[in-house]
Order: sequence, then C-alpha cells, then structure tokens
Amino acid sequence: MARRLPTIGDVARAASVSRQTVSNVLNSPEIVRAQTRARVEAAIAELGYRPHAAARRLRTRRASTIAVRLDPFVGGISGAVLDRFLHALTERAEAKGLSVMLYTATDAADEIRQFRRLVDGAVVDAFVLAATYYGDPRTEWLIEHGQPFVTFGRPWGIADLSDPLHFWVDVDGRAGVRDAVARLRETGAQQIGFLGWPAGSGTGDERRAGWAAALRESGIGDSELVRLTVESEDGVAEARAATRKLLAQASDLDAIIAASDTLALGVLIETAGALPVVGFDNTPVAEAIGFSSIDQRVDEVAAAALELLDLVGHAEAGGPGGHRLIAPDVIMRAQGPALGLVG
Amino acid sequence: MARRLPTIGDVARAASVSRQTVSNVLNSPEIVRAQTRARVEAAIAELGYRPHAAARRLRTRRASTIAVRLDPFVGGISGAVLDRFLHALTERAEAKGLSVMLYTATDAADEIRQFRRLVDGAVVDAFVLAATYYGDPRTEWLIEHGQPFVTFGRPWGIADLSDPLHFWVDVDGRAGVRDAVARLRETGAQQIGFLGWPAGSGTGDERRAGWAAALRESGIGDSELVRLTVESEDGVAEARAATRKLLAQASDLDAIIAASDTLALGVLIETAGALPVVGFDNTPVAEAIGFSSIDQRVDEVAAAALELLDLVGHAEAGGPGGHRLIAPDVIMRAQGPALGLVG
DNA sequence: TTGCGGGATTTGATCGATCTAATAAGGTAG
DNA sequence: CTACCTTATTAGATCGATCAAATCCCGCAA
Repeated sequence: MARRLPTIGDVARAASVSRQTVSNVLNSPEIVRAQTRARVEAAIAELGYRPHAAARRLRTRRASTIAVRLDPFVGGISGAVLDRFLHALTERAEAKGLSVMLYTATDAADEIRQFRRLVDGAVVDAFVLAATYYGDPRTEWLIEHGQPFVTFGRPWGIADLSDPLHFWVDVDGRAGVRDAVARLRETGAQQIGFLGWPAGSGTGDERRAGWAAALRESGIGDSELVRLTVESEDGVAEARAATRKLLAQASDLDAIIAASDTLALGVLIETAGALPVVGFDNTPVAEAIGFSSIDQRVDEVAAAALELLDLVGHAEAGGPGGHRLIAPDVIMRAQGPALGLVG
Repeated sequence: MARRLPTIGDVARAASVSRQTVSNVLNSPEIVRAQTRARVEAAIAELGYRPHAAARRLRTRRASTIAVRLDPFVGGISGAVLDRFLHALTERAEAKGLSVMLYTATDAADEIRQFRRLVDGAVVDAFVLAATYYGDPRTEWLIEHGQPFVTFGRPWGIADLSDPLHFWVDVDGRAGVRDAVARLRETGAQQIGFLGWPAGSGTGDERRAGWAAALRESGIGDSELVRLTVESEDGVAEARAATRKLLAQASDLDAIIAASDTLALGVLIETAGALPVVGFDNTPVAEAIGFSSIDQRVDEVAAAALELLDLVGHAEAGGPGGHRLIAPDVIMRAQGPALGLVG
C-alpha cells in the first residue's frame, strides 16, 4: 500500500532533536556533534526516511535535474553512440545525486519552446546538448537566459573555441584516426586509404585530418594523399560505390579507415572482407560482425560533461571557458578468415 | 540572467483576482466565469507565467513523472528498439504533461534499490519496465508497494496473463511472423525456413510459433517443419554456422525468416545475399543494408503503455487487468541484385 | 562570579502551489 | 421580504523541506 512516507519531522521526533538538526545531518554533517549525528542517523535508518524531492527543490530552488534531448533521428547505425552516452551520463549523474530527464523536439524552434517549458517550470537546471552548429539558436538562447549547459561536440564554426560562455566536451577524432593508422602499421599495412564524409562537417574533417597528418609524418606527399582518399555520404550503398572508386584509383591499398561504421560496413561488403577496415564509433554492428573501430569512450565524455556542469555556475565570471577533449580508443579486431565475408 | 520567475501570486495581482482563481483557471477552467478566465489568461500570457513544478508536486503529491530504466547491455544490434521506444514514450508523455526520468541498475536487486530511492523520494509515480521474467522480484516489489507500473513485454511464465495487478503491452510476434510468411509467398517463395533462438525464451518461441502456424495452415507436416528450422544464439557468427546447418538439411529453401536482425545479418552474409531474408526489429542495420524486417511499432506500444498507466490507479479494484497486444508491421525491402553481397 | 566567544541546536519564516472551508453574489420559491 | 440554494470567488492552512536568525550551552579569561 502507498503508506504515508515519513517526513523530516518524524525523524526529528524519533531522535528527539529539531527538524533543522536532521536537515543538517543530511546536508552538512560536519557541523553536527558526532553523538547527535549518530542518533539521528539511526532514526533515519529505522524509519527509512528519505527527503521529499519536491519539497527540497521548492525550498532550495534547485531541481538537481539535467535535461537531455532524445533525438528523433537517432537513425543510422551510429545512433548507438548517443545511446551509450546517455546511459553513461545517467549512471554518473545518479552518483552525483542528479537526475536525468528526457525531452524531444522536432527542430531548433521547437527545442527552444521546450527550454522555456523546462526552465520556466523550474523542472531542470541544466542542459546537455548532443550536437551544435554555427550560429546555433539553441546555445544562443541558453546563454542569453543564463541557463547552464554543456555540449557534446565542439561549437563548430565559433572562432574562439575557448569562449568562456560555452562549455563543451568532445572526442578527439583526429588523434583517434592517427592512432588507428599507427595500429594498422603495426600489423604490417603500408598503404592506408581513407573513406570520409564530404568536406564541411567539422567532425568528418577532423577525422580525415588525423589520417592525413599521420601519412604526412611518414613523408607522403599531398598528391599521394589525394589518390588514397574518397568521399561518401553516410550510407552503405554510397560507401560501396565510393569503395569501388577508391580501389580503382589506388589498387595497392593494404587497409582502409572509414569515418563511420556505416561506411566501414560498405567497404567490408564491397571488398568481401579481404581488406582490413577500421570504422568509427565501435557500434554493435562492428562488434557483431567483427571489424575494428574507434571507440568514443562515452563514459569519459559523460564524466567530463558533468564536471563541466559543476563549473558553469562558478567560473562564469570571465574565467577560462571549460572544455575537454577526450582521446578515443582504437579497438582492433581480428577480422581475418574467421569472419571474412563468404566469396 | 536568471530573473525571478513570476508566481501565481503575481498573476493574481495583475488580474485582480485571488491566487486560487488563477489556480482554477489552470486546473479546472470550467468552474471560472468566462470573463474572469479571459482576464486571468491574459495576465498569464503577459507575464509568461508557468506553474512551478516542484511546488505543485509538493502540494498535490504527484510527481507526474515516470521512470524508465536505461539498460546497460543495450548491446546487440537490437538495442535500437528500446531506443526508439524511449523516444516515442517521451514524446507521448510530453503531450500528456508527464516527464520521463531515467535510471540505471546493474541487476534486479540494484533496481529495487533504485525503486526505493525514487519512490521514497517521491521523485516519480510510475514505472515502465522493458522486460520481465517469471517470478521477477521487481514486479513483485512494485505490486507489494502499490506502485503503478506497466511492462513492455508479457509477464512470461505467469499463468494468468490477465492478472489484474499486472499491466502490460507487447508486440504480437506470432502474428508478425505469420504475416511475413504471407508476404514472402506473395513474392513467389514456396519453401520458407526459420532461424530462431533456442527454445525457452517466450519472445522467441512466439515468433517461431507464428512461422509454424502459417506453414501448418498450408498443410505442411510436423516432420517437415523440423527440417525447415534451426536454432542459434543471437550472434552473427553463430547465425552463420546455423545457416550452414539449415541449408544442409534443407537445400530447397526460397527464403528465411530470422528471429532477429542479428540472425538475419548472419544469414545474409553466409548466403551472400542470394536468399531473401526477413529479420525482426527493423533496426538501422536492416535499413542500411536493405533487407526486410518486422517492425515493432514502438510508437503504438508507447501510446498503449501510457493509456494503461492511466488505468492502473483506477481499475485497481479487482477489475480486468489491462493489457494490449500490438500487431507489428512487416517491412519488405528489395534486397535483390542492387544490394546483394558481392560474390 | 561575571562576561564573552563560539560551536551546537532550535525557532519561525519561507519557497509556490493546491486544498478545504468560508464568504459573496445572484436567482428562485414560499 | 425572507429563506435558501447555486455559482463564483476568496482567505487561510498546508505540503516537507531549508534558510536566517535567535538561543542555548560550555569552557575560559578577567
């Protein structure tokens, strides 16, 4: 049955102290005499007392809740990344006494409408946005209204990545791909190609830059770089076509790095698994089929995002903008004969 | 800046009425005289007033929030289903003025600990569980403590599926697979095999039963059914091995239905795309690669779950237990030469 | 003994809404 | 014209916590 929950008053009575002392035991234990504290804690345990969240929120004017948008078009194979991020975020938030609340939106304007609903209703007191773009009205609105937020993804297009008003966490795709090149070379590969997204997406450009940098370091010239890469939209069919093109212009490839697992899957199918492939995002598909991929380490991203949220309130006064760049993990998988596609 | 939010008192003053009248306009508009109501509504709009969620929750003792567990092992390709369900649920909940809050747990005992935290703190007032099993301690705890909940998935193993205390929604896998057989036959297929999970999982058994029923209806005998089906754990490699076995004992197959997209992918790879395959869950992988699959219609599931939650409170008094069985959608895709795997 | 400092604890007000009960206004029947 | 009912509105209490300020208690110096 939905029994009456014990209140702080019940605990106070049971421990023969005032309500405020019970409150202190919960919120600033160090100012309560050890003996008193023990008695109160015993009473709390015995009654199974837990503070009423709404009452606390009302009084402290803090919701201790962060809002995360659940994307409608999680579509594509890489949707799983956001999923894992969300799980990590929820887990870390729980440990900090925070709750994670979801909302959805159809577009930026609708999302701002949701901001208003959540902010005006004092439902949440911070936001985590999963992707932002140049002149994003959402971040502008949040900044203008003094709402704390962190983005997963750099504020692409903003001149100053250290803008003190913009807190972000991102994965260092450049470093990840560079590492992947190194790992492939350890396995004996010499000519390593890159299948990327059309230029213009910040994320994709970074990944390609990592590959290019690694190759340049070993003395490969610019014209050669052009020969070893092609672009493709993020679809399996498109990736297969692009792979054909790439192999036509560079038949000497030993391995291919792709900007996403979707593209990697296309390569894998087109080459019938004959060429080692490294994808990006380490999605369940990469795991299921068994090809290498670069893992975003969403757990670290989530932890960093929450740390930054702690800062938002305090560091506001012109301090250095907070941001973190997380190095991803290259997961190498033996894609050899065991799981090679059938001829 | 974080300006002071207007309160119900501010609105009352602006409209020259009492706080209670403003409250009535919001909660039972019909009892307020039209003229007064208009004046209050104008004041609300002008001030941009929105009720403070925590204050309302404190007073009404309703959190208007439902908790959903975010699974750690969303792993596997089919994780996307829960993801889509969650999105649909959030969207529908918003429309009803409800919020969706996430929590995580490592096992059933830990999950019950979370129940306690969320219930005792009056953080949420209903739960949605994604999967239950026989003698599930979680549902027992929730029932015992009078907490409203709905499960996505039948209470497998419970004798009485109409148990008035257990509200559930599920997808009719049996009907879905039966439909898939019909659709495959429309395309000319005659011998249709089934690659299922090992017997014992309620969901998997239902799916196989749908296939078996469809075949029996067209006069196929039991021994023939045995020849046309094999079992496999839910992995691509396992599915490939099982496919080899299936083809060995039934070389005359025209098409294969699999209990999941993961299994379907295994079939597809092993047969190099030569055989039409129908998976289950219509995951992004099925869409990306382009093979047929059975869609769970999570949007309908989410809508039904919320409807049932409305009932939980009222129908409690020995009425008929609420549940809904949603018919899935067979999504046929031309997997033909265009996307067939390369030989 | 008195006064004072400071840690420990208590008291009363408050956050912003809704609930309950009381009041005011308007209409009808006796 | 009064009594009585209905509808519309208001006043005050309340939900369960924390904040701000007051009080208590103890030891120690004057």
